[in-house]
Amino acid sequence: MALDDQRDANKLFDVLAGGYDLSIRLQALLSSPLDIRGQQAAMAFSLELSRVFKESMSLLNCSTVTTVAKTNSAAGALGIPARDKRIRIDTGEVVTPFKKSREEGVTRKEITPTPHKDGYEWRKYGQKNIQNCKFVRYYFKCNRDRRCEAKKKVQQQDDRRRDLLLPPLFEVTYVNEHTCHVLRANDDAAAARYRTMSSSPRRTTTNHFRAFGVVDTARNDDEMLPPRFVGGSAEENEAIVSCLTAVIGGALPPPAAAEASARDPAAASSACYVPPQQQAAGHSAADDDGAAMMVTMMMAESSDTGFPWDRLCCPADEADDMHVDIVARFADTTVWPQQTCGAWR
DNA sequence: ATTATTTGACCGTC
DNA sequence: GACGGTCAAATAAT
Repeated sequence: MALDDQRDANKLFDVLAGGYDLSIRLQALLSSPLDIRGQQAAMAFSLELSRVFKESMSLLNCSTVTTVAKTNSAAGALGIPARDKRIRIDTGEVVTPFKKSREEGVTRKEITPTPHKDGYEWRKYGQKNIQNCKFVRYYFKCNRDRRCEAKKKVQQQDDRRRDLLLPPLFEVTYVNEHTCHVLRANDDAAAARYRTMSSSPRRTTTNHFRAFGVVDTARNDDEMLPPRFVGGSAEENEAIVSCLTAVIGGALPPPAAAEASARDPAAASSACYVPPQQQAAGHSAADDDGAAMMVTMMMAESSDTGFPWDRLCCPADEADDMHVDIVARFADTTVWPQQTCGAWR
């Protein structure tokens, strides 16, 4: 089946987004010792992932994959103008390359269920109700270096996925490319030169730079993670070929930039968010029942992905119903969600 | 005390 | 005037 229209692209997107969600849950499940029921649940996950693979490969037939790899244009094969949009199949994200805009500078758009996981640190500097949008728009600036002009806007999309037990999608608009790497490299070079030239004790030197903002006191070189997607051709080349492997692997970056807080997990920038299910039920004795326990743990673990469970599940009374619903699906693997017409049922 | 977040006010564009 | 984007004072968190 050739992917020659938007409907196929949307279907593939939904299939892979579902697979990604499954992989997250499977990871969570496998993070602790499994009893017999846990093993059954893991097997159900595995079978479902196999089905996702099969369906994805059916959508992305071999000739398409070859063509995409050769032309560096997955989007073209998916019926999306190659210059405008690209699909990251490993994460279910839609990504556009950077392009220049007179009003905003250089911009790039991305559709992702994990808007905070892009390898950078951000600080929120505003939010705004947007006309005809159900959700507020959040504004972030790069927090690695105050001089870095990179910004991003995060806008949650229609939450119909909520009814399908899928994480909501966010449109992330990146404005300006990061200069923090260059700025820090320059700072390091300047600091090194100063240390070499100066006869004062190193401590004094460091303080001197700190006073002038040259040395970042919160600096941690290990955090100098590259952006997860930079629009480079190498990554595009690999994306299609390795995507399905990445789906089952989760393809998650380290949680360096985990952005979530109890008040606003979708927008906050650094706190570790604990989902309401974990806060309310946690790992209490009441949850020792096998399936319920597993689901609770998985939902808790999934919070590491930054998925805003409170937004998905709230209000609280509805959260209980949803919890029960998921438990029911776990308890009976034969009713694990079937995908039809691009939607989980 | 310092840093991060929130949110109403302000500004530029259409 | 409406709207989106940003600023900055107030507040919260660490």
